[in-house]
Amino acid sequence: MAQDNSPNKTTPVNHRRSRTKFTQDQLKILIKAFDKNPYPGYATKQKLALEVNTEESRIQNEVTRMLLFVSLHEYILNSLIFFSSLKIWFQNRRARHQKKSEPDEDLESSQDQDHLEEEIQSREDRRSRTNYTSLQLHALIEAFSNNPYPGFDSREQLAKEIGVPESRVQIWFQNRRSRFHAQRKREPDDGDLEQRQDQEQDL
DNA sequence: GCTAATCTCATCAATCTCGGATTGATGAGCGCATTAGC
Repeated sequence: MAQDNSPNKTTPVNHRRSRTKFTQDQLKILIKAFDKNPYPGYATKQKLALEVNTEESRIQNEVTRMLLFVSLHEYILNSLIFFSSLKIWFQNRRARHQKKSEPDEDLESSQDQDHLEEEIQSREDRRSRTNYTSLQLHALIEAFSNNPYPGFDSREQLAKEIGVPESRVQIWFQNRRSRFHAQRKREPDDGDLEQRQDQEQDL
């Protein structure tokens, strides 16, 4: 889907999340998991993030590990970062896989059934719905009115302020933008409204 | 050039309140999304 490149859009520049570089060992784990189930549920992804994170720490020597993960809190934070990255990795791999593979007819029906079951399973395994407080919503709405396209740093700062993960802030902004655009399509702008009112008066 | 990160859009599903509205979560992208960092 093409992005909106209209000039009035305040697109952040150089504010992307830094690129994750997966190691060969991490990729092995991810590919194996993908082959098993390209649609992992929330719990599975969390487990996988911990596993990948552990793999990252396992290859460090003891001293480096001590420096990298000075506390359990830091270790969990690191796993959360992996969680976002591996979610993206699964999305991108599914997209690339669809481009490449033209499934063979005989396999298709049984695979479809498996896939359907996997999909149902992962739908049962959704992340629980986030309920924002009025204060959190106020902060989000204010931030949205200032900049509907915040970069990673802004999102992370806002997330810290309101006490939710950065990924939730990102989803909130995506949904907000989408509904904002939909609303604008439905409702004519002020100029159109005035013009229509004039036409109605003429009648 | 490869691929992680990001985008829009459509849809599902939880929640609030009683059938439908609101809104967070997720997946696709069909001439198989685009952008941008390494």
